[in-house]
Amino acid sequence: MFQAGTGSEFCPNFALITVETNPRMSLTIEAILKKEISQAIQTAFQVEQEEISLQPTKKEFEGTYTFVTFALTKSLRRPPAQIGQTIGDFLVENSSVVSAFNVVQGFLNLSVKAGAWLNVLEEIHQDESFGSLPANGQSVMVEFSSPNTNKPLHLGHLRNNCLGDSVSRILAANGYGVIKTCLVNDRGIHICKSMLAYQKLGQGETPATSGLKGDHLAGKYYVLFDKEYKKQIKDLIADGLTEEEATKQAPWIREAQELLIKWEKGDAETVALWQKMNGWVYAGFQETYNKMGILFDKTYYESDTYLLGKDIIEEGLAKGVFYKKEDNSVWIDLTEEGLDHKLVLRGNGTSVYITQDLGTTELKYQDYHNDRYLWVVGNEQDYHFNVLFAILKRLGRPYADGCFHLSYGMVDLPSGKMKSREGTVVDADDLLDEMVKTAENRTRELGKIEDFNSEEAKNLYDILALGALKYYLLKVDPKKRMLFNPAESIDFQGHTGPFVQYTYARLRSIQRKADEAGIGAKVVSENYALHPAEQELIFHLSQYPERVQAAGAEFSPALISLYAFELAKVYNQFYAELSIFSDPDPQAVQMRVALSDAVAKTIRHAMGLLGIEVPERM
RNA sequence: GGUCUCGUAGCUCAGCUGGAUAGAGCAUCUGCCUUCUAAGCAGACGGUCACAGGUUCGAAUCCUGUCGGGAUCACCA
Repeated sequence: MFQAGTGSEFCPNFALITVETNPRMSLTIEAILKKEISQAIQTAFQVEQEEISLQPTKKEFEGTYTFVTFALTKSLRRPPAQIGQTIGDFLVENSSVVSAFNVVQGFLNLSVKAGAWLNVLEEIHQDESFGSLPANGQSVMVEFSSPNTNKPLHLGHLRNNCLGDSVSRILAANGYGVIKTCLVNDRGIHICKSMLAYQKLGQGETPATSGLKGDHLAGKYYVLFDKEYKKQIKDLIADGLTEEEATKQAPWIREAQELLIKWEKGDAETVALWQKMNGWVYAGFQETYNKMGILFDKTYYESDTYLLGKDIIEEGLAKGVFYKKEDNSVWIDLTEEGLDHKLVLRGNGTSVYITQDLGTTELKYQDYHNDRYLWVVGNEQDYHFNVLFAILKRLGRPYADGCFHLSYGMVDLPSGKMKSREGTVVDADDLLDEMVKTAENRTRELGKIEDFNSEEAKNLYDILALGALKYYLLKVDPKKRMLFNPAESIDFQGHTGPFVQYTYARLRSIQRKADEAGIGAKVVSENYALHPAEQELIFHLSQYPERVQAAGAEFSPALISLYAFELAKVYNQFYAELSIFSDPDPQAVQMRVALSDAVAKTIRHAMGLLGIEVPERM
């Protein structure tokens, strides 16, 4: 039903969610309509038509669902309008849910009985886990974040973290068992660079003595390394070396490489320094993850896994999947897959990136035996993952078909690309602090929470700040590159997280008022003239479960973001148009309270899938 | 240069497997708080869907080409 996997042609069958109707609800209106239209065609034209697709009716026409008949004109040999008329007549006569119809050209627009809408609302009202599907017996491992430990997190990591966290939540709501994992890149030349600069210039500085967060402290020395390294290169070039020679021969880069070799040999002093600095960095990262509300079930460290994969190379050689060149380096020919020849092991027997990933993937499988593996990694690594998955297939790995690279686009700034070397990165911690400040200022200006104590107020600022930031990062299709506009990201109006949060706070206010007045939520079932604003809301609510499915199949939090916004918007329209408590009809009041409950529940659930909290008041 | 990817309103983005007069938000302008939270609602303005062909009842959507952005084509990760 939904095809995922546009990112990688090697995993075309990854998404296999083919739920015809929402299993939680006995039958959706949409499912009933499809069945009845199929019956109508069968009865009137004696033709089997299994697949019926409906679309929402355009605003300018009467009706809720539209059936397009053009596709049937050939097989039924009748003009589209006539087909529409015939099906419409049949439905009005026989359908349990259709109240009226109109035909415009080949479009059959169907209106649904108020009673049917009220039944839907009643089902949603009763369903305590509305939007979550039952366990499907499958498990998926989602790897995301995966930072280097030589510098603090930046905006790019934030998009990655939000995506990974949200996709994990969405998959869980789709019935998967989810393992969230992070592969920390804690070793390598870049860490040695920070270490070297610290040895030379650190003078025993620590997070405590400097007042710097650990990851920022490590980042400071990484920058210092780069500065000195560049100076050395410049000097060497001035002495007559070529740029290439200078880049290789600069004293500090040589020393950093020596440090790496020492580390690999287990040199006690080097390992101790490495542990000390990484310890600082982890503490710093943890603080940021805590602020963001992001947790992992399992953390892998590259220092533990970077030697893995060599046995797989042996296996591949034995199987003839790989071949050896004269210099002993090992390669694979992937020209059949439209890729190139690719190195999988260096001539000196050491690993390259792909070797490690082969090993780590095998390890993940041994540890958890998941049905699927997801990597949330930027699209600059598309080629790498195509190669990785192609190799896994060639090796006949049982998990090969379940692998998928959730390839997301880069984050650009209005000034252009983010480049850490040019200092144009947006630091994650700075950004979060900035957002909290803005949330506080806005809230203070409005003066709605003057009775909050300082802890409650602080909590609200955090909720709003994170809501704004996460929503901003998640509302764009993950596959696309996005522009981070600082001014827009802290916007609290329009298509934003705080807009949805505000709607929720309104809803809670309604619920409190109902509780105080002792008005219960109850869905009336008969003789109630449903207002168009009410019907529109129920329709939107009814769409939620399939949105969750689509978001799971496409790994796209953006679908949920958009849904939450639309639902909030429709509720606000309803709210502005109708009064809940002053309606003379007590049935209407109870029904609207129930409707508000359902909307509140759904907004909370949807925002939960985005990793965003909703406030009681704001 | 090869491969991949993107190009929709002034800006940021939706537009599902082709369907009706292409939709939101921001920005600009105009209304609406003695009534449930105005972080809201209603309205106006704003488009040659990069361009050119093709496929068909019908194309922003599928195909080909052109132009313009981006990524990648490391014994870096």
